[in-house]
Amino acid sequence: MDLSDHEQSVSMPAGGARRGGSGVPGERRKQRVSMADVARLAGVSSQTVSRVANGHPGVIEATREQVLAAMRELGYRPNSAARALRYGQFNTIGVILFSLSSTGNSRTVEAIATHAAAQGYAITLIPIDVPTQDNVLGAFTRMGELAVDAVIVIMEIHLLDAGTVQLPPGVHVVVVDSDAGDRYSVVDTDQADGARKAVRHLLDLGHRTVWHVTGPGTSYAGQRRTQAWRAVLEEAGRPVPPPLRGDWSAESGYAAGLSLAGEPDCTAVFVANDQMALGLLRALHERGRSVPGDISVVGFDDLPEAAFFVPPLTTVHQDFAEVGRRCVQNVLRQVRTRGGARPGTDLVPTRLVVRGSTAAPRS
Amino acid sequence: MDLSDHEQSVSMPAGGARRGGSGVPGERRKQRVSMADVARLAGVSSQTVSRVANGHPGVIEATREQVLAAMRELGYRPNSAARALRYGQFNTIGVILFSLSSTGNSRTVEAIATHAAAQGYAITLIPIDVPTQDNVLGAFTRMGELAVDAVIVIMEIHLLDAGTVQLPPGVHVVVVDSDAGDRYSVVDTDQADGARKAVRHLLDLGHRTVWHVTGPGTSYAGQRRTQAWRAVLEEAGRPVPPPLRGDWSAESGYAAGLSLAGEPDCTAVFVANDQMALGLLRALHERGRSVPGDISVVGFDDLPEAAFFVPPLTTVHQDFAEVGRRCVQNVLRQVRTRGGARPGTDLVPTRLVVRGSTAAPRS
DNA sequence: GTCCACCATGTTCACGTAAACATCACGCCG
DNA sequence: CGGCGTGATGTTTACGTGAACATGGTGGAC
Repeated sequence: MDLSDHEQSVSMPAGGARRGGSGVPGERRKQRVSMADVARLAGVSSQTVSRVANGHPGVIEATREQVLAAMRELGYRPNSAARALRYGQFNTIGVILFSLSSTGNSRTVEAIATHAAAQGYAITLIPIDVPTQDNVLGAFTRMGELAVDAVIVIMEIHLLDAGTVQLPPGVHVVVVDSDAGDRYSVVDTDQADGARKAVRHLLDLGHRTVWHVTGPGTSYAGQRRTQAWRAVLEEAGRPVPPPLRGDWSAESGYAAGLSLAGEPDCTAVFVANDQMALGLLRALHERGRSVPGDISVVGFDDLPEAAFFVPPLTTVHQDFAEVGRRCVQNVLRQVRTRGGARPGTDLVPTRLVVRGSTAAPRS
Repeated sequence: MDLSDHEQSVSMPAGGARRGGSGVPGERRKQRVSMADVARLAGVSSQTVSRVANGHPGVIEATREQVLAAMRELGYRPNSAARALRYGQFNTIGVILFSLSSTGNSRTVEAIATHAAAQGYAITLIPIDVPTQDNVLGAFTRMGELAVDAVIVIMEIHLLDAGTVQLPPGVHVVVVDSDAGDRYSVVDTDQADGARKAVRHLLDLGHRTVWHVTGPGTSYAGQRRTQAWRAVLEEAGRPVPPPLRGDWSAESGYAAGLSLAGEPDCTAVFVANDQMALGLLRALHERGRSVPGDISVVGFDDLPEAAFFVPPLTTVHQDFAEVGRRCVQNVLRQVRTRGGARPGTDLVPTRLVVRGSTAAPRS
C-alpha cells in the first residue's frame, strides 16, 4: 500500500485550483477530502452530501447513490473536528489514572473502552507517571483542553482535593477507587464485603485469628480491605495481630512472608492482593512452612494466574469488567442528560473463590 | 464542588443576550466560554485573546494581564475541536489492539501514553473484542472518523490485509508485533534474539536438547520465538522435540507441563511466555518433577512476578517501555515530517535474566 | 385549469479558532 | 517638522459540518 504521497493526490481534488494562489508546497493543506469535494464530484450541494452522510431522509435514491459513489471515489471521511465543533461534543471519554500496570486498572480500562466503543464513544488515556499533586493537576489542566465530554478517574480522588485543583466545568466525572461518594459518582468493587468474605472464610475453617498483609497506605481500596479485616476479627472477638505493610508488589509480599514464617502462632493470612500472595507463598515455601498445612492464605483480585500458584490460591474475585461497564453507563447517563455529578456509590459485588491454599488448621 | 449547574452559569456570559432569541432551555448551548467572551470582558478583540492564549509575541504586558484576568474570571478553556479544525490535526494518536489484558500490551500502551503525553499528544484507545476480520475493519473505519493523526497497531497486521481493509489515507501508522516491515514501520521486541538467548543458555548448561511450549499460532511474536528455538537446535545439531502448543495462558502451560512430566528425556524447556511457565511449573511440581533438578525452565517476558515463582524463573526480559517509546518517536516523526510510512523494522533488544529455574542437567 | 402543499435540493450561517491582512499611533531620522 | 517604519491591536476570513431557512418544481384537489 502506498502511503507516501497520498496526501498530494487527494488534497488536490480534480480541477481544483489552489485557493489563494501561491502554490508554495509547504502551505497548510486543505485537509483531505471535504464534503465540498464530494459535492462537486457528485454534482450536488454539500448539504446533500451531509444528508447522505448522516442518513437523513429526504434524499432521492438516485442522488444518494451518486453521492455515495463520489464518496467512495474520493475516499471521503468525515472530519470529526468539524463535527465536534458543530455539535459541541466529542464522543470521547477521558480516563485518568496512575498506571496501567496493575491488572485491575488495565482490565477496568479495557472494559471501559469496550463498552464506550459500543456506545459510540472513544477513550482517551491520560496516565500520570508519578502521583504527585503537580502531575495530577497538570493532567487535569490538560484534560480541560482535551477533546473529552466526560472523565473517569481511576485513583484516589483526595489527591485532587487540595483546593487548587478544579475539575473543568461541563465535564462529567465518575470516580473509581475512592470514598468520595458524597461528592462524585463513585463506582467500585465492594472492597469491604470482599475482605469480609475472605476473613470469615478463614475463621469458619476454624482458625483462631487471621493475619493480614496490607496494600499501600495511600490506596483507598487497600484501606477498606484492612478495615474490614479488622472489623470482622473484632466482631468475632478474636485477637487482632499487627498488620504487615505491603505495597501490592510480589516483593513486599515475599518480605511479609518471611516475617510471618517466624510467627509460630500464625495459621491464616489474608493478603490484600494476589501478587503479594504469590510472594508470600514463595517465602513460606522457602522457609518450609506448608500451605495450607501450616498456614492458610487468601488473596484478593483473582488474577487469571491465581489458579496456577503453588498451591492454587483461594482469593476474592473482582469483576473488573463490571466495574468498567458501570463506569461507562454512569458517565454516559450524565452526559446524555446533561446532568451534573450524581453523588453516590455503586458497589460491584465480589465472590470468594476457594482453591487449595486454605484448609482447617492442624488441631 | 458543585457541578450540577455550572453550565447554566458559564454559558450566559455577563450581559449576553441569547443569540437567536427563543430562550428554549433545551437548545444547543453555546459551548462554555469562547474567546469572544473573554475578549468582551477584557475589552479587546478575540484575536488578541488568541495571541495571549498561544503565547504569541506582540502583546503589551498590560493587555496581556487584562486578558489573563478575564480568562481566569470566566474559566476559559480553549476549544480543542475548533483548534483541531483550524490546524487540521488533533494532537492525538490512536492505539488499536485486541486486548489490554496481556501484560505486554498494557505496559506497551502505558509507555506509549506516557511518551505521547510528553510530546503533547493524547492517546485514544481502540480495543477490539474479538479479532475477526469484521471487527478489525470496523475499528479502522471508526478510526478514520476518529480524531487521530496517527495510529499504532499492536497486533498482527496480516489481519488487515484481506484487501478490503484500507488504512485511512493521511494517517500515519506504526505496527507492533508483526512482520510487515516491508510495508510499514514496525517496532518490536527482538523476539528471535530473545529466544536464541534462552535456548543457548540451556544448551550451554549442558542440556542435550530443549523442549518448547509455543504461543498461539496466530501470534507473530510466538512464531518468531518458536522459529528461533528450532533454528538454534538445528544449528547445534540437536534433536528437535515436537513443540507443545500453548495459547499464552497459564492453563495451557499447565497442560503442557502435565505432558512434559511424562517425558523422561526432557530436561529443559523453553516456554514462550512467563504465564505459561507458571502453569508449567505447577504441573511439574504436582507431578513431582523438581525444577531445576529434573527439568530446567526458561520463560519469556520477565513479569515483575517472575522472580517470585517457585522457583524464581529464568526468563527473557522484554523492554516494553522502550518499545512504546520508539513507537511514539517513530510515529511522531512521520506526523511532523508529513512523511508516509517508512518501511523498516526497529528491534528492541532483550536480556536474559538468570534465576533459579535453570541448572545443569543431572549427569 | 389553477392554486397550494409537499418534497428534493440549494443557500446561508454559526460553531471557536487563528492566519493574513488592515489600521492606527507613536517615535525616529533626515 | 514631516514622512515613514514599527509595533500593538483590530478585522476579515476560512477550516468542515449541519441546522435552519429558501427555492423551485411536481402533483393532487377543487
